Amino acid sequence: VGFFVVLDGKVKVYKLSQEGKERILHIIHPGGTFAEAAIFADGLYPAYAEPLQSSKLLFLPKEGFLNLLMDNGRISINMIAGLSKFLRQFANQIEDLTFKDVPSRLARYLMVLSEGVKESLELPISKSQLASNLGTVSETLSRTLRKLSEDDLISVSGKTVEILDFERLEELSEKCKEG
Amino acid sequence: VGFFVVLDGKVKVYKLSQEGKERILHIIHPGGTFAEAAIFADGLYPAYAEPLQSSKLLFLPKEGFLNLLMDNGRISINMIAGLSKFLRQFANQIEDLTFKDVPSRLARYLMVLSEGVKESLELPISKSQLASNLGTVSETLSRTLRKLSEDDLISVSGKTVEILDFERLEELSEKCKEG
DNA sequence: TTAGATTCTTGACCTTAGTCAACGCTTTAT
DNA sequence: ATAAAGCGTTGACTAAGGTCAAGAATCTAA
Repeated sequence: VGFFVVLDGKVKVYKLSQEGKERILHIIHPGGTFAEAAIFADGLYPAYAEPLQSSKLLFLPKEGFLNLLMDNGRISINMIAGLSKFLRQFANQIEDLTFKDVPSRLARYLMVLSEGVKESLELPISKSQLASNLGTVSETLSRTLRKLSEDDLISVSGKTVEILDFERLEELSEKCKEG
Repeated sequence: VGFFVVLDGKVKVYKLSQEGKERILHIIHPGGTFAEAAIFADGLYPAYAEPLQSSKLLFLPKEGFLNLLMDNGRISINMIAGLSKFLRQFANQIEDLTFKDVPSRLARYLMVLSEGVKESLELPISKSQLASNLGTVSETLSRTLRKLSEDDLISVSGKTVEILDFERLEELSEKCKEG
């Protein structure tokens, strides 16, 4: 029992359905941590985790770490801040799943990824993984990417995506189902 | 800026869509806390909160509280444990939204609410609120309740629900979409 | 009691997006 | 080069569930 720090590579945190279908909850990039929640619940981490590439992980065992928290308020507070950020992200995902359709969710994802940079961007994960992370399946993602391309919002070539119309993409990302 | 402890009553934590439709993320019962995340992010709580009945809330301001955390490891750890629990719940909601259909989600809700008690139980919130919390709308919830009644899994009368067939309800709650 | 306001239920309809199946395109291995 | 395996794309089909609209039931107030 303990938690992990991702030093290098990427780690996917996911849930499995009974039939073995996976839903990616979160992708952890270098510097990020995961499985903190496991320490405090009954020890079982509520999801699975698996490196996407060969990754370097640092494992911090529960023993000692709790003592560290007890004694060092700074670290506790950082940890709390980290968990809060996760919580926000999850809340946003729930929001998206209830209010937004697939095109909007994809648009939001692209907006966040581009971070205001107008140049072309590279998808950091495969398209089927992205689908899983957006709460859909690869077929639908494929169709949606095509539709956005046909509407000249983006252009796609492999993992390279270029945002052609920032304005309208943002509109789309904010739009509700049928709004 | 700070966070709240619910002393009495119930508080709903929810998101609003652009069109003003609300999605209840969580219902806080007495003893629970909310808005912790606000302290550490940019101060904006990522969702709205509103008491369902006349409720008594205790507000803990950020100033002082951070110092408290700094100095008292015990409290930090409790807080971290609390956040972890939230995180789990949200992860489960995301899981449910992606893998389970409305009947399953409702079944799970009832199972959890009944907590093994086989007697009849009272819904703690209105049906439209429940719908919102399950990620659906009241019309669909209504139909689903009727269907479960017709299948003799439960019987409903107002806010009183009786579980007639525990076994099959559990099965249903574990079932996947189209599984 | 009656009127008004909520909340719940039901019906008819329609759209989104998931499933299944087949095929194309790359990449890796033999 | 050819096979094999993995991804990605496309088409046809289907159904879950959301929307709209109308009616029933329940609650509140005067």
